[in-house]
Amino acid sequence: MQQQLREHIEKIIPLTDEEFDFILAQFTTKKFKKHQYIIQEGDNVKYAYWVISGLLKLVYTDNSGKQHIVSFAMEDWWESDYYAFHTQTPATLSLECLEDTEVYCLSYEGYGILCDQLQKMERFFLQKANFGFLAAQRRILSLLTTDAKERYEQLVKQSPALVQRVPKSLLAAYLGVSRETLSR
Amino acid sequence: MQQQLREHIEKIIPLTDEEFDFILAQFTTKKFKKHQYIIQEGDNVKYAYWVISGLLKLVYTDNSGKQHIVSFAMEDWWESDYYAFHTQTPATLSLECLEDTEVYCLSYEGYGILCDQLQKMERFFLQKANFGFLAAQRRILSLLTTDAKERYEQLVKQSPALVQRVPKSLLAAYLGVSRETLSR
DNA sequence: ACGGAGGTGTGATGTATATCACTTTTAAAT
DNA sequence: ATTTAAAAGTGATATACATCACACCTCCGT
Repeated sequence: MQQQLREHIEKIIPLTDEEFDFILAQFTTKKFKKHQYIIQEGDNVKYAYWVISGLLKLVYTDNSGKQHIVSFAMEDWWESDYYAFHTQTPATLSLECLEDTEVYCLSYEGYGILCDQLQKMERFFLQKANFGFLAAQRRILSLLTTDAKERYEQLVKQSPALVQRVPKSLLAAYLGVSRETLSR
Repeated sequence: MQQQLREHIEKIIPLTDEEFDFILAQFTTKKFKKHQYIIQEGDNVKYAYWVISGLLKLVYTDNSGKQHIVSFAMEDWWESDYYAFHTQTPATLSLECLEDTEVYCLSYEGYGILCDQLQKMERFFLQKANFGFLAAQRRILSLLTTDAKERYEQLVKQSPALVQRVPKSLLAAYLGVSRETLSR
């Protein structure tokens, strides 16, 4: 499990044993059951999470009560309400388990310590942020340029594992179409 | 002009004069005329740009030749085809001037040097990347949750200056609706 | 001063997708 | 094993929006 996290980080920057020990000291682990909330709207968001096993959905609920999926997170993914996390303001999103899930938790302070004291980790987070931004930009383009069917096909091609594990009604809420349309 | 850049950076991290001199040495400046391309699809993207004055559009052109606007950039904004920049692959987007524009250019190497040799700048870029990601995520949500009219109203409220300076047909291409729909 | 390009408004029509209502299937819970 | 809830398919109807076609207007360059 530690090994899994270490490999994840070392995909971007090699570490010494001492460095990894220092990093690991900033993390705690936690287990959640299916349907459990990790973050609820209004919560104070203390942590960013890295998924060891399981599956999460990050959701925005609009005024009319409709749910929209900002993103899914499975093994090896980071997730949180990052706006709330970085600005230390109440959550506007909720983070909920679609399966029993185990995560590494990195506190806001831990994040600051890692960035301040280990330049390698700041580099790591910079890479993650850059690629996260690029992924978001690609998704914007996909929403601007393609219709529902095409977006679904893209998703199946890109993340077949996700399509297997997630109910179609949720995929619809991620792609921005109604459940019924997706089914046809 | 240097002062303008310095203030921009110091909004996030204070600098000594020596540090700023070092930073500035990594930049060059360049002027472009209205309608000129800074990046064209297929180009090798050597630089990220910071807008001193003027206005840019970052555009994706789909198979059918239709233009979709990834983003606009005005004074004080960074812009580039970041995917091409960070991965050093050919541009899939184009960057074009909507007005006469002057920019600071930061080369890929310069970016690396700044990150490696000045931790403060790595912190600066980390902040920018994080907030860029969050802005993109908000835009995704706005595309998922609201209809054309609402998105337009949001934009007017958020960036009235932009709405003034940009033709409506381009705002439409940014919001993901047709020019005609926007006009009604 | 004139011609052309770019920008904008408006009608008529077509289409993708939302919404509502209902059924069937599958999976979870006691 | 039986009950209950969640997921998935399907028809009928409504609607937001795209598309096409055209008129008008205002810059800008020569």
